[in-house]
Amino acid sequence: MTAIAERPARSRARNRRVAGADPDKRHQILEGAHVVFTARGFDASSMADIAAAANVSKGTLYVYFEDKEHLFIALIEREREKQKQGIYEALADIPDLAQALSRFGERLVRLITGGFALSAQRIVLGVAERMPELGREFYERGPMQGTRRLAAFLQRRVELGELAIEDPALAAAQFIDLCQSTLTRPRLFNAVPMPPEDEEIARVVASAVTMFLAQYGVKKPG
Amino acid sequence: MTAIAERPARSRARNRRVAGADPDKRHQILEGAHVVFTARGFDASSMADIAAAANVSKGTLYVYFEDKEHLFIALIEREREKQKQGIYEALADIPDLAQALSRFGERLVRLITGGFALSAQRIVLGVAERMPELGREFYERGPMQGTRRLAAFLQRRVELGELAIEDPALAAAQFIDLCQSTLTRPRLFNAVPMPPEDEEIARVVASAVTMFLAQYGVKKPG
Amino acid sequence: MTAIAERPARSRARNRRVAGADPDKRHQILEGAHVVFTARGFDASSMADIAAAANVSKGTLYVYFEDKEHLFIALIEREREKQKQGIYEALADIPDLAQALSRFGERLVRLITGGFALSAQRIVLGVAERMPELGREFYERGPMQGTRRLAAFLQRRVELGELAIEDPALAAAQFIDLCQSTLTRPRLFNAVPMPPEDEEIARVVASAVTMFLAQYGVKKPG
Amino acid sequence: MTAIAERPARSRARNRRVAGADPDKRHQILEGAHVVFTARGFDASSMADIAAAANVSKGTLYVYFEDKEHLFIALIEREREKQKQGIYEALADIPDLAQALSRFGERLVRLITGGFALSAQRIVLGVAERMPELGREFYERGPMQGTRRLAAFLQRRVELGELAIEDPALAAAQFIDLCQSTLTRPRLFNAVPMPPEDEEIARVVASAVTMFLAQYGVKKPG
DNA sequence: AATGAATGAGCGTTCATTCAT
DNA sequence: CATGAATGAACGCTCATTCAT
Repeated sequence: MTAIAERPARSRARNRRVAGADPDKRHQILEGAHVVFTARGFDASSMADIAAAANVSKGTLYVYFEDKEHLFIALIEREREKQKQGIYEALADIPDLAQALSRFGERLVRLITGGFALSAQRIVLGVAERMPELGREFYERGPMQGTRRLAAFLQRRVELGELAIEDPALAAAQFIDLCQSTLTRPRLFNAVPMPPEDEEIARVVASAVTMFLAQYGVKKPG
Repeated sequence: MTAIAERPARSRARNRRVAGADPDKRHQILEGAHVVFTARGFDASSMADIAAAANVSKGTLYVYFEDKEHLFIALIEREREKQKQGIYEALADIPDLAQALSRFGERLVRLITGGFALSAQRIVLGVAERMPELGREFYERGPMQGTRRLAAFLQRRVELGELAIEDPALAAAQFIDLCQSTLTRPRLFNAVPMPPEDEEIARVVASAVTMFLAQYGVKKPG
Repeated sequence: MTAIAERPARSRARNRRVAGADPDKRHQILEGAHVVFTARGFDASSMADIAAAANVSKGTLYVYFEDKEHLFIALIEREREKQKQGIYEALADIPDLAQALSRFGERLVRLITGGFALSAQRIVLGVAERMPELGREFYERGPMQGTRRLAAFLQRRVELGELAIEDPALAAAQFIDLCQSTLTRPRLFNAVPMPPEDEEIARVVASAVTMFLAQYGVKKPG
Repeated sequence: MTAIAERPARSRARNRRVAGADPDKRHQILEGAHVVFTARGFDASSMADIAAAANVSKGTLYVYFEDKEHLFIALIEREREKQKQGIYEALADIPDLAQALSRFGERLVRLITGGFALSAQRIVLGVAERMPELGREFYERGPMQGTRRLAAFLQRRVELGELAIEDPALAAAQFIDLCQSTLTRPRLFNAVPMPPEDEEIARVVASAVTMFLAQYGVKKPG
């Protein structure tokens, strides 16, 4: 009935670009791409470098991914899946508001300032002008997603009478930004080479929580 | 008026390539570079594109700038000069603390979220992995500078008894981040095409000021 | 016969650019390079010219050779291998001293004044100032090598009592230079287009042998 | 009557390229060209380098010389004039044959192996394929000239009964080559950086004279 | 006559992509 | 499906030469 159904013979025909089916090989390629893109950025990474890092031939790259851009996008997506795990648990699991915020903030900052997330941000930002689709998607599935989840959490606490917030979306963004103050920006610009130490993160997040609650917290009676 | 005065270019001569002395042409090239770099980022902008956009020959580019990287750096520097004017006046001129912070925050956000600053940030971030020098310089002369100036201002107000701040550097960074909450990030990722409207900026900055003073403000007696 | 034997290229792989394994193509490129370098010298030969002459794409040149200089060096080496064959046989095979020297001298001159050897010398000399390594290597593997081998031969004949030579290295150089008198220099400068005829070579080498033996020969007792 | 005579008005007209008339400036340019060509060879020397070395503008180069090639040729010619002086005096002034040959040989070798002559040879050889006219002229006015003069000298001594030479041209070339054995070739290839010491030259030339006279000398009667 | 900014063709080299095997 | 040799367009950059001043 569909165009596809009308040409079943072609469905595996054309003989080329059947889309790489072997998940191991796909994984292997993404590992190589991770290494190379992280070290050099998008433009300065060559498909030859990636093929070498993945220990496959250049041709194989094109069996599994349409082109360089799609390979990069696939990598970004895989990394996002890998990393967002466990961040939001604190919000669900810890009953005490201040403690929940602290834990969430610390995990978030550790994620953002460590390893691939920083590189991925740089790369995506670097191509955002040319590839607005990619930039938007990355933002929406990453930072925006996080802000939304936190906003929902805050909303719940408002309803519980623990917080007084008019604009939860703004408040969520404020908290996330406060947690990163002095930590993310210099590292994004590569002006500071090392991830922040846990104590430093704890200190900044503690200040963020204090400030946040000073503004939005509901004083308990008595 | 003298022959010597008429050839000031010699005074900066090093070895060869006395460097284009014609400021109009230099300006013309930077305009072209602005357009092209803004539209495509660093790597995807070719010197041929820039030459065409500037309406000069490729060779001329190299009379005025050592190479692509130096051209880009010169552009960044020019834009910074153009833009940093007037940002810090509010801090010096307005006696009332809350008003001074509001004014400063609003101008800062308008600067960061408008036009070239966003593009420049993207480009620098995009190459920061490969060119850490550039990233560091950009960060230090831009964001870090702003934070420092604000920290100095805050310190003065602490000494005047208006604020109680233990770590002025952190406080300054917090204020600057609060002012940008929900405004800068989506635009950096090109997820939102337009600069924020003045009312939106005013709203976010007002919230930042409130929050900031709730935490660090000294309640006046009686 | 085995799979391993079928891909010998891997054995030489370093990092990337496993280097063209197809010997036919390599040969084809060297032929093109031969033609172009011979006709124009090193600097005036462009990789585009060579690619065209070899009937391959410019990119293919870089699959087989690292850069222009390495291509040139490979060409020189190939020609040396091709040509040095059979020169020294005369020294080993012919017992009579005068005959051995004649035969060696004639072959040497024929080699030096014919075809590529002349061009290669010109090219190497032309770049020797900028690329002293190349000049030195060429000299050592070429002219110096020949002189050394002849010196060793002479030394043996000294030990047999046929020659009386104090400085065999000087004597060897003298003989080689005498063999080339009037023949090599004008051709090196391209002042005479054709290689010398065999009779001319025979005449000059005969004179060289006579002169050499008049000086260094040991008169046999009556 | 000639085409030139028919258009006298044009003779200095056209306003351009009147051929640089100032001999000081011409000299200045040639000095700069000497330095640069000597250090880098023909192709690797840029007109900008030469202009800088000569302390004139690039444009001025083209006032005095048609193009790079003609500038180089003019330099070669000037150097030849400068250097050939005094070489042949020994042949004219010293009555004793062996002494005359020694003196001549030593001066010749000192000239050839020192300074610019070596560079000039390299450069001319390097471009001889592309510029056969230049190669031929250089050879004829340089090496060939020297051989001819020596041949004429030898012929005179033959007529005086001091020598027995059938082919004076060959004999002259042989002597000149013997004088340079082990000295010129390695330096031409830049395999040995320094000019030979006077003692070394004396030793090689002495051997050349001995060998030459052993072959061509006429034994004086008892 | 002298300048040096401007030109633009051309350079060596890279690299995403294709395709015969 | 996997390979990697081959391609050719495009890159950043150089430089002999021109020409308005």
